[in-house]
Amino acid sequence: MARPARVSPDRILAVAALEFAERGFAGARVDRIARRAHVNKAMLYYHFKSKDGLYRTLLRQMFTRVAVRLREIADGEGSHADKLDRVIASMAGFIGEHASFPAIMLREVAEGGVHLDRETLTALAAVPAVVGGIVQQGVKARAFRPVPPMFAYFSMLAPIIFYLAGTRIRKEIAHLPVAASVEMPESSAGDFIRHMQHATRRALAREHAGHARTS
Amino acid sequence: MARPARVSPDRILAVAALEFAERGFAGARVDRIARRAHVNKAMLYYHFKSKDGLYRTLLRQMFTRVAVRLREIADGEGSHADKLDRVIASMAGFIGEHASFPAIMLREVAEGGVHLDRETLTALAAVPAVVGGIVQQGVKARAFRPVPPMFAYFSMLAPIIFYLAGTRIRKEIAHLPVAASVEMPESSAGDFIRHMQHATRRALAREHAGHARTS
DNA sequence: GTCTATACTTCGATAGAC
DNA sequence: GTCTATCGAAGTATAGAC
Repeated sequence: MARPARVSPDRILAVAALEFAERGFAGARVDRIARRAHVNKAMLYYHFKSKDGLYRTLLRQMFTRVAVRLREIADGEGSHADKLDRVIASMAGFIGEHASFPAIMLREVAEGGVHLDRETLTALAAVPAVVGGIVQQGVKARAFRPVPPMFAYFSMLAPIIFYLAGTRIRKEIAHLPVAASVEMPESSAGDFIRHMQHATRRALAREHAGHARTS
Repeated sequence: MARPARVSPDRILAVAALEFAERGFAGARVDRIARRAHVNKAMLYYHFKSKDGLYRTLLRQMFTRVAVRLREIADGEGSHADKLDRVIASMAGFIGEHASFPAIMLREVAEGGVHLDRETLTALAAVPAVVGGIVQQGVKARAFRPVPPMFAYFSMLAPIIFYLAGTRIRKEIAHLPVAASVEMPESSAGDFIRHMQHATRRALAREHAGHARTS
């Protein structure tokens, strides 16, 4: 009995995630969300007051859930590097369960957070704060080379959001007669995640044998 | 006499870039673009046929310009690693001149390219193709460790787009009483670019002294 | 090429009965 | 909590004079 959601608000939120991810805040249609959620539009306004209210509720929920998972990792056992491995895997796992998350995230960054109230912004801010905290501790413990925590945050998570949000456009591009010179096989997402784990370890490692310099 | 643009179409395109970056395709308003460009709305339709037409023209122009710069690097002199350094710097430079590019890119990835025609998609595809080509050659020449070119492409450019598009929301978050535990200084964009150049070299280097494993 | 005026459509939101 | 009907605002696009 795997119903999509128990009650109206949850079902609306689930559908709204799809709609906002596909079309953005301005492109999303309240009518369409209501129809796809099999609820009356007036019902939607009854629960969420406005389109903005629905959007904010959705984002606050998503950010909070992500932050909770990451905080468990940060507060848990393991080396600093292992924690970052798990952060990456956890983010990928979350996206696996909430496929609309990366697109919404991309759009919100582009938008500059204009639709978000203080509370939702705070929920969002927790994500870089937790990841940055892990990096900062690793640097302090001399497990990582000195790197601004936010730099590490962006270089490890932006590619994942980008890559997973971009699955659609990559496929669009792939079967184009262009640039057939470069291999663009649609590798599994899992491979990319492992690549990012590896790249992150390398980027933060203190000892290093020098760089490849060739022509 | 540094006028924004010589004739109507160019001035419209310049303003449209701002509008589409700030609000996205659905959120952008043709009236506002016309007003901000100091042209009559009918004039805009006269030149670009429709909102879609304007959007596509803008994106085709941007993608083409980026691709041209990158191709010069790919076809130029220098080691494979140096070329990637220059690709990163060049992308940062382009964004410096076209501040609306990263937000538009983020939105288009999220959108899946639904507003783009074949020609514009082809222009877009040239970007990963060129960068991927450099990586592929470096791998073949054993200058880089074997890595799928598209993985390298995403891990080196996604953070830059993300970081530079996110300047606004980072500032929004920065002066929030949240997560003051982590240092989130607004470092200069130049520092981040150098970080990404360094991280990219490390990620692709063949010789490596092992990873940091600490607790 | 340029402008005014407007047709046509769609969307967010609510009133009010049940 | 749920529904029907609808209002009013805002948006894209065009007709037609100059």
